[in-house]
Amino acid sequence: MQSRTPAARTGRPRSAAADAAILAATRAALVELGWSKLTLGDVATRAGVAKTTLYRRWAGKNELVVDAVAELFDELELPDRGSLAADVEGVVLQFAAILARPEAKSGLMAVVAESTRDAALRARIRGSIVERQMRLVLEGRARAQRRGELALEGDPAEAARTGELIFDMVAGAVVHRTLVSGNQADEEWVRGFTRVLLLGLTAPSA
Amino acid sequence: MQSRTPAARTGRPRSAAADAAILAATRAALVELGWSKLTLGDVATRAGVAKTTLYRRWAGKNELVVDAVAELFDELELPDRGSLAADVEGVVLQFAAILARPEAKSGLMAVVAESTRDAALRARIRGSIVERQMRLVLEGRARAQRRGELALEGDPAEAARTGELIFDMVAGAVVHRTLVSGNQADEEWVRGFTRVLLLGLTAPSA
Amino acid sequence: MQSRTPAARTGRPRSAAADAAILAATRAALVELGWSKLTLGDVATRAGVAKTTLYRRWAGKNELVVDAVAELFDELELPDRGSLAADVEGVVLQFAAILARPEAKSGLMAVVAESTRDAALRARIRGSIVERQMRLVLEGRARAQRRGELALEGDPAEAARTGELIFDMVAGAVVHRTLVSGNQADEEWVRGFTRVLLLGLTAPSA
Amino acid sequence: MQSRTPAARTGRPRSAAADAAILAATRAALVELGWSKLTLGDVATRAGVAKTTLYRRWAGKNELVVDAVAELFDELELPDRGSLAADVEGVVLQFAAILARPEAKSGLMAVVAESTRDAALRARIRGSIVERQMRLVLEGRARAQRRGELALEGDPAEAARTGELIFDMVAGAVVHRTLVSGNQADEEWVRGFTRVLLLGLTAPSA
DNA sequence: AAATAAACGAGACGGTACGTCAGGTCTTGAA
DNA sequence: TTCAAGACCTGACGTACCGTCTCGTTTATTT
Repeated sequence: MQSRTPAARTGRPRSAAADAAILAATRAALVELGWSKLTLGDVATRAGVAKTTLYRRWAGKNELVVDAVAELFDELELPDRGSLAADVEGVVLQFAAILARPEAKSGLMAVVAESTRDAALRARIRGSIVERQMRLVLEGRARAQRRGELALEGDPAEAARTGELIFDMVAGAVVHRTLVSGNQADEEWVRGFTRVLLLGLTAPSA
Repeated sequence: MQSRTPAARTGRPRSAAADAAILAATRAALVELGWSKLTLGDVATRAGVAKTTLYRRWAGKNELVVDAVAELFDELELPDRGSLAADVEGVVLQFAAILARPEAKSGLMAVVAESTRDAALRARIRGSIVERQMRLVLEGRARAQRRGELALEGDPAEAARTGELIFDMVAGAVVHRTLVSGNQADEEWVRGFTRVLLLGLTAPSA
Repeated sequence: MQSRTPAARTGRPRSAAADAAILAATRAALVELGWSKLTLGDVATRAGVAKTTLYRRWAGKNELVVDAVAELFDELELPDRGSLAADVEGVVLQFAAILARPEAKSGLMAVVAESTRDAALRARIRGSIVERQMRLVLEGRARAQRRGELALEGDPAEAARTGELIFDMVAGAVVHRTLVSGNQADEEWVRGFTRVLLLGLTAPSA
Repeated sequence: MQSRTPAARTGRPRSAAADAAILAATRAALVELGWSKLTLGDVATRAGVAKTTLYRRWAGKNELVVDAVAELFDELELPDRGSLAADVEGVVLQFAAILARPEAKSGLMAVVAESTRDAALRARIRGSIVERQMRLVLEGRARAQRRGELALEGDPAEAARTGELIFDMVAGAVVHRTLVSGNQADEEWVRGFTRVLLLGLTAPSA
């Protein structure tokens, strides 16, 4: 997560258990208190750890919460469900399920908000959360192209642009429905969304 | 903004100028400091107002920022640009321009994050920000239906569902690109997005 | 109490009832809350009066409390009980009874404390509280001298010095016992005190 | 002053220097500002200490000022001056000199006033100020009894009563003259006072 | 009767201090 | 060198009172 240095042999070694305990405590605090009422002192107490231990590993609340939330997205997978529509529906439902959890709800938008003024935080979010999702989109598109369900782009720049567009449309719609509109992204909604998205991507532009 | 009650004739009336000064000061502080470093004491000082005056009118930082940001969306309009595509591109560009402003960037996601644990705040955001945008979407769709560019829905429930879907897709994509992906929603992107969206909405479902 | 000017004929006259209500409310608040938690807003409310009315008559908390407490000492009297000892015991008991009341306890020492840094307040206290008590002492001494129980001083300066000394010894002992030592100045104590005092004043200095 | 507990071995120990700095700053603030304008934030700043450090050690303004003023009385001593009259005059002059200092003037009566409604504060004042003075009185009396200048009481209860009476008369007279009457307790006054007091205590009751 | 003028209630206003809380750092002794 | 504990400095919080002000209203006296 941090301190990648394999050196540092002398002195008492850092407790490996502490990291996991702290992240778990962070998520628990997010569920109970939400972002704004979460305090690092409380997280340390919950984790059975001193505040100094926590600060030795993370720079502050933002970085800690990014790491704690990022782990939630580890479970995102893209099994081959046989068709592009089924793949999209599957992954969107997974994504919606994660976003519906209170620790994600509370924490994710908050760190995104903070990241608007902090480039390092933005990079950290991108690296540990956004790109992970983005990779799924690209992988799904490649699979659909192998299946012949989506056309192959000739221009690599055009390919990148389209990939980004798809990603923003998918993630944006789910996030907006869940967090802004405050509705559930259930199966019915996901089917409707997928239908419009795929029609838009595959219909002849005429 | 608050206390619409026409009662309360007695006592010194509240200064109307103070409201405007406070909201303007809030936006200025958002630009300079961002959400997390904005303090109500500082806003009061900037507005030339006592902290108590501020607390007499707003319950806290969240409510104040919602009102301050909401005013930014007052300029959203939907002039008839002749075609559905032109209308969509026009309004999305306007929306993107507002979101690109630092006072919106800083404040909007933060209050949305807070609103995940505060129903009253959620209602305030919906009332003063979200529904205003939603109305534009509905109006645009109605205009397109009058033009014959979009089909009329028979079922009103189906119509509402579709309206919500379109809204979440439009707002979500722009917000996600601007705030999460961290890219600009420029004309080229808007054209590409509009193409996919409208194809998805108008192409025969096969 | 204030505004001694007999002029000011035009306009609505000040309510005489308000003064009395305010002073009574002040004493009630002293009893319930004590000096430090007494607020002028609360006094105004108790008196059924606006804060402005209160401030039109008194400069602040100190002045108000001096006037409110001063009225308590109106009941001090010096009836002729036949002997100096009886006179002293009588007036000391009266004085102790007033000091034992919570409104006096709370307010008196507080304004004295404030007066150490405010000459105007000191003058006000002297004028409306201290001199009233002092006059009793002088009157009692004169009576005792008429009776032949105390010697007549030849030197008027010496007479003044002795008068002040007696006053400080009497008032000081009662106040100290009541407020600092925190004991009751009951009949037994008063008898003991009077005995020592009068012996000290009348015994041959030899 | 507080936390006499020898426990609490873990964690960073409290700074001993901070205590002294805070009490000195409190006295300085009393001199400059007086009781009512003394603020704990200002004291903390003067002491070069955070407000929280101050609140960690004292419950509030009252307790702090009691401790700050109590230290002034540390210098009270009762050297053997050869006779009871000389002993009394000496200690009364010392006491008057302390009371004449602005930090004592401002603070002492104020905390006494507060203590009328706060038993814990009353106990604190008694423990750290009043009993210290009382002990001097008792010691002086015992010395005079050894010298044969004062009679030995047979009844211990009577002895206690007389001790209290003497103490209230001495302290009360000095305090009243200094703080209420607003005059200086100079040598001349002290001589006059001592004469009356000792005559009262030693003359045959006739 | 009308005009004038001050006092009145209500309550908003700019301030100041309150006592608390969280952030992030530092200091101790033990592991 | 890390750890738990907890004291430390900093700075914002939201509240309470202060004493002033601005309203519309009431109650006198003066025309």
